[in-house]
Amino acid sequence: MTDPTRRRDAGRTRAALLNAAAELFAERGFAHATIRDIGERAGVDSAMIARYFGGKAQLYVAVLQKEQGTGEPPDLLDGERLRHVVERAVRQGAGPLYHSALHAHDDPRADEFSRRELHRRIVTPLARRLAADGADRPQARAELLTAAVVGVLIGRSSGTLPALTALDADELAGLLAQVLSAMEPRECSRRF
Amino acid sequence: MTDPTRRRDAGRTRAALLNAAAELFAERGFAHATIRDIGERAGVDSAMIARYFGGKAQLYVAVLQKEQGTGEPPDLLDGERLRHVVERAVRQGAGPLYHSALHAHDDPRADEFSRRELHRRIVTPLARRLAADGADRPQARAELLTAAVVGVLIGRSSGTLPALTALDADELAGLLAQVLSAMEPRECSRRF
DNA sequence: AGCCTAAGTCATCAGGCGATGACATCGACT
DNA sequence: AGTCGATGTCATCGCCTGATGACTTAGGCT
Repeated sequence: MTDPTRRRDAGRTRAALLNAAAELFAERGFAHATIRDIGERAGVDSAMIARYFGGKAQLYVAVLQKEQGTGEPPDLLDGERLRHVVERAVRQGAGPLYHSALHAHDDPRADEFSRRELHRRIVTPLARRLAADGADRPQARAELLTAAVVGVLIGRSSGTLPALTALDADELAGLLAQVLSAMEPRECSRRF
Repeated sequence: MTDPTRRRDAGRTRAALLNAAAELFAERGFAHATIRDIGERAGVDSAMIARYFGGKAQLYVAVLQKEQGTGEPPDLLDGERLRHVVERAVRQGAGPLYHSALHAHDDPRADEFSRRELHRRIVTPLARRLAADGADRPQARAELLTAAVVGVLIGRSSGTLPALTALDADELAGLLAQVLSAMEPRECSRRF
């Protein structure tokens, strides 16, 4: 834009769209992020989204693919992983993926991809950990914890819960760790 | 409709709209429930919404007012109250109120009313209980638990988390009770 | 220098949304 | 019976959304 030596640059434009989209999808979720806003934040005409990605849904998939690591990440009961997820959410919003746990998108492609990624990155590692620890119904517990964490991270940025919003990453991670550990079998567990 | 003795009845129409709206707001949240769908489900022209309530937002407020009890309800750490909330969510969807914890509506009136009701019915009782039990940061903990429960109830009906959806009300209430109790101070709590 | 394709701009479309007001009709009342 | 307000129907408005294609322009190439 301000750089006179690079007035036209497809790579730069694509990257700007990806970054802007990642931010807006994280802040608002798929449905409430409009391609016009994405284009505006990227400093690019929104028609470029159709040119470079095919459409809004494909842009969303591209954002998820850009962010994805290769292997299966550690589960949220790992303290470091939880801190990382929480810090990221505090900095950048809940993340596009997490919204998909609560609201089906209006586009089937974006929906299907979100579903798979959410399970690969969050649910499955948790279920494995819980199963290894001997919890019963590990899959249901993993999905319940995922929904709970997502609820907290999204609720934190909704404005409806000010005391939750006011927590910093440390405090939030600490409290979430307490909640998460409730699903692990323990000697002092009260119900099972 | 099929009753020939009452072809026109403002009260009946109003009630039908309220019921249909309660269902659809519960299933989809405020933003994704359209007045056309509400009218269709009620068997009534959607223009009646404007006539009887003023608009979609006022209809939403009316739904919340219809459902509200008078006093402050017991908190979710009360087993019976939790069961009641869970059973209702399993039967009818998460409920219009709960959606407001995660997504601000697009209408400021609906938003403000939701916020207040959510705090009155859920957050405040929880915070009181936690404070009485000696937990620190009771308000933050109460809001965190609220967000977690709402995440679970909404996530259950999103389709993204099948094992969570498959839980019946008993199992769900049991697991949620475990999660909720994690925020109460206990002798075997690990972090505080 | 001139060309030609990649890159970017712009106007516009179709569809869905909430809202609105003109119109039709019912039915209670005098 | 006739009137008139209450009730219900319908067409349409204005707005926003994602998408599309015609058009313009930049800039590397020969």
